[in-house]
Amino acid sequence: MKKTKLTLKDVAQQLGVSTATISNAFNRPDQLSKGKREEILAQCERIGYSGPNKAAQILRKGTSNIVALVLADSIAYMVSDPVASTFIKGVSTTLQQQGKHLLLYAGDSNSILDVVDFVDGFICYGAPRNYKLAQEIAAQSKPAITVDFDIDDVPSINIDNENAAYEVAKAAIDENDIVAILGLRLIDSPTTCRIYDSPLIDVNSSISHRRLDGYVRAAKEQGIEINNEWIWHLPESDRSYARQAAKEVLMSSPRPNTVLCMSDIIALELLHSALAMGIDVPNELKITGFDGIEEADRARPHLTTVCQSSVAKGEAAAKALLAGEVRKQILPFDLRLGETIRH
Amino acid sequence: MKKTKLTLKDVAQQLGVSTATISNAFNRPDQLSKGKREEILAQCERIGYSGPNKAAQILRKGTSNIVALVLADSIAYMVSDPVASTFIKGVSTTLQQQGKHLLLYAGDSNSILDVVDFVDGFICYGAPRNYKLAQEIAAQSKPAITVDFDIDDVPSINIDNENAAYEVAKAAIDENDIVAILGLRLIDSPTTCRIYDSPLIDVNSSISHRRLDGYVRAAKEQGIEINNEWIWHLPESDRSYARQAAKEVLMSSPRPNTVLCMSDIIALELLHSALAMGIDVPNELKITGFDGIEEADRARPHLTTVCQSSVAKGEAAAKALLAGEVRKQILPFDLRLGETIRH
DNA sequence: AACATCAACTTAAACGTTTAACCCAACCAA
DNA sequence: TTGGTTGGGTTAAACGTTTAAGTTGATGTT
Repeated sequence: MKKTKLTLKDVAQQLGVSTATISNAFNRPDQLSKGKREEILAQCERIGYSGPNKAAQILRKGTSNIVALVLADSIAYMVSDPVASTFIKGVSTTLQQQGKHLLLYAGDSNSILDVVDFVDGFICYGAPRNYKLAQEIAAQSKPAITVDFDIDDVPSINIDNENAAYEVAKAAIDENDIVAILGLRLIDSPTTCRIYDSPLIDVNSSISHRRLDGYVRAAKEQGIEINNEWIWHLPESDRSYARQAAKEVLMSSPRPNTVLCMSDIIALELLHSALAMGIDVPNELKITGFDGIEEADRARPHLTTVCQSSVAKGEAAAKALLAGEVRKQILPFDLRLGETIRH
Repeated sequence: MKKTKLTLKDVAQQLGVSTATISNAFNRPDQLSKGKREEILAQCERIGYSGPNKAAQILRKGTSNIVALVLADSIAYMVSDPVASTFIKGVSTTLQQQGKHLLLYAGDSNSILDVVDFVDGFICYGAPRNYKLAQEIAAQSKPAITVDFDIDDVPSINIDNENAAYEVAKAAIDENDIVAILGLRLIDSPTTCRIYDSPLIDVNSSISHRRLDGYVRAAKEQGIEINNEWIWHLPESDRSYARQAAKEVLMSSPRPNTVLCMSDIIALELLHSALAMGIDVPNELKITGFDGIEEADRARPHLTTVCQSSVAKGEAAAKALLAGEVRKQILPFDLRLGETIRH
């Protein structure tokens, strides 16, 4: 019966060699004769030593092969959101190829301090709600990369949200339309509501505000001003918030005939609500989404939306982090024209 | 400019006390006068020491607050599958409440050895494809719990799959029905196919085989034998596999009028295919699912299925692990009767 | 006054590795 | 023969903590 786990020291003693030699057998084959190495490995196998203790390695080497994925929201929300989970997919695939492990870190936690010492780097997905966290990320000295938001001097992955929003809006909006926007995280409210003149949050670093700018520019080109009363705020891209916003927008009068949604989930919920009410899409109501999730493709009519590859983002983020990339990258997007607008 | 990160030793020196005192200030308030402690903490804040290095703590204390979630499949698949991602949700919520971190571990990796030394425990979700992994889990000495499968002497969380399958099948099957089954991971094949007489894999520990037993028992009670040629194998609960299986089953002749599906994803895909072909559900075709995912509820007609709470499973698993529970738990399930069968 | 108790610290030995620096025999060149 | 390399090792000092055990001076008890 094994009393306690074998250590490298025990093994060295048993085999009559130094600890360095055992260590080298596992980590630096070139420091040993081939014969000795194989013998040592075989003996280790035999006596049940499965290799150097990783905790000790982390301390000594200062590297753990663990990458922390810092999510803007709770893990719970992130794994169920199609966009975020697809991103995670990209990240995890790439990390795994490189033999790295993935630590999921909820952005609604207070501090990254309790992992910063042992992870090899950070991938930060979406602007943390909690500003302190963003500061900590900027301040700590491990490699980090942000996705879908920016921090000075930290490399990042983004798409050109302003132009993407502009293009999808431009495709949708006709002269004399009444345009509404179902936005995401525009103001500091935990509920769905029109923004009126609530102060916008996070205006500079927020992708939502870039998208807003794009929408507004496209509208302006058609001579349309979008009043804040036609702009909704949703705290999350969640079906139930979306449902409520959809209801409000469809009930309002005059009813908008073009609704620009900042996520496909929102757009799809609006689409379903509208169809259920017998509204003709796109003739009475045009809808655009954002993201290009699978479900948008399965919907009838097909959703007009901006496709961005979350998998590509995840892969790019992981690769850039591991490669020590320091530049900020802008990834491409794709306009997908469906039948929720008129062409 | 900071040259290198401060260590506890540095701080001790600067403040003119022993390292033990600094350590105690952070970890064991009772070992210090309140005054001294506050002074130390304040000084640490001032000189930029953010607390003991976690890597060193892990080594010294032998605990990291990291729990590994070992997934049966790739992380990529797991985060997109509604059932698995909901499970992760339950796990992560509970872990976070207890200040634990979540390391996602892909079961298609070879070995848990590279994390076993520093994680505090394992939650294993679904039987790993790779038998070696299961053995390692059983062999290592850290706390572990399995979900949706079993290993001798390891605590686990399961539902009574046999009875769940029996009940949903019983509700669906009428006399003289032609019954088909769309199963999951029944044989060792990477493609969708009928099982005919391929050898079943993993018969004892597999929940799929428990479900199969339940289906067969219910059928038998109506005097129906389900021949292996009416049983399909899908390698994953994935839409594209499901689509193909749906096509095959709907094209086969005679066409079954009752199809028991081992997941809702499969059932929904079958439902869509059937409706698209103009088949009357449930009069020409009865369908049952398994899991009770949200989407099943949004479908029309509503899917008849077995609801099991993946969130509850996740929570139960995390709680049991953290509490050092050693027993195997059987969680309840719920029959949900929708309009995809006749009542 | 002698002794026990206690709070508040300090000392120093772990925790299990990695790795720079050193050592030595064997081989080789001149 | 001498001296320089080199392959194959060993030694011992880190890595940054925690914590059992020990020290001290102050307080309390008899």
